Amino acid sequence: MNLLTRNTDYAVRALIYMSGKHPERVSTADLDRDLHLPRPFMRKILQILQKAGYLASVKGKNGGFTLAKVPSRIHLTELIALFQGPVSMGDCLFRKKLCDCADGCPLRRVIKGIEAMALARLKSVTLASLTGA
Amino acid sequence: MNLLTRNTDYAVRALIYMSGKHPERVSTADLDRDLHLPRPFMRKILQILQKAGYLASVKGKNGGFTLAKVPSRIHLTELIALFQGPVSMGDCLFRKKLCDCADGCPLRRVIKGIEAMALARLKSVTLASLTGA
DNA sequence: TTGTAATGATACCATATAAGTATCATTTGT
DNA sequence: ACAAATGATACTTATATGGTATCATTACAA
Ligand code: FES
Ligand code: FES
Repeated sequence: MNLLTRNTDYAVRALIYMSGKHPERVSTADLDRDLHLPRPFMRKILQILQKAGYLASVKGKNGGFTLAKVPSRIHLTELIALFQGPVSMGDCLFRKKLCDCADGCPLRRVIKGIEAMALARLKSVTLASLTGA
Repeated sequence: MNLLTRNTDYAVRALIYMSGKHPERVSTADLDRDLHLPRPFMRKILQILQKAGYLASVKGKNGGFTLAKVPSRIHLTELIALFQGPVSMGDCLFRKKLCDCADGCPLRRVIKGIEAMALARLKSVTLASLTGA
């Protein structure tokens, strides 16, 4: 059960790389050269990050991307949400409820508890904390 | 991000049904009739549960399955492991480590903490707790 | 003793999602 | 004008999940 899909993984790597180069521009060619990640895939990911406001882009020759937010304001949970949909296990785990018990369900209670705890802790993980800054 | 896949889901439903009928035998035909779950798929799932020791089976006419463990000894985590592989997010989330930091990695620390907590709580969820017994 | 209703074992197919590629248009520095 | 970059978007491939099908075996019962 993998918590992160590959695009999230790659996105984080790219962002870390960029935070290291900042405020220098970084192109997909640079990432390809230094990180060896599939280039057109990377390109797609960067475009998504740009649209979402994490990166600023400059077109044309010598163009590229730069970080548009400070690393301490980029939360891993947001990136997961962006690439994999919202991190929420709050609903009934089963496709169709097992129990009628709106609140009595023990499984549901347990899951909700876990979720709250997990989200709270995950929120502390930012790009800054990953770079050790 | 769904925590349970469909075979786990169906397995739990079947087990709950059987715990209700116990010690009466239950056939896939019964499950099909009462639970309306895809019959041959269900069959496969029951066979897995049987091999894993959760069900006892009787072949031939009027054959079927019965629970082979008491509901309080059937843990949801075991079923998840059986159908979806081990529930362990202990490893580095990224395919290839981001940081060299064997222990310094903040993400890793957070994840490990979440895992320990989640597993501890999930262990309390058994078939018995789901049936309200 | 033969037919039928069940499971055992296992191979196969279908569908959805993730992963990755390709293409053409647009922008910009030289 | 050309080259090197991104923007937008469509397409293809790989993998995992979900689901079927088939044949063998067992057991009851008329
Ligand atoms: S509401 Fe889903 S198991 Fe109780
Ligand atoms: S060991 Fe994986 S991010 Fe640190």
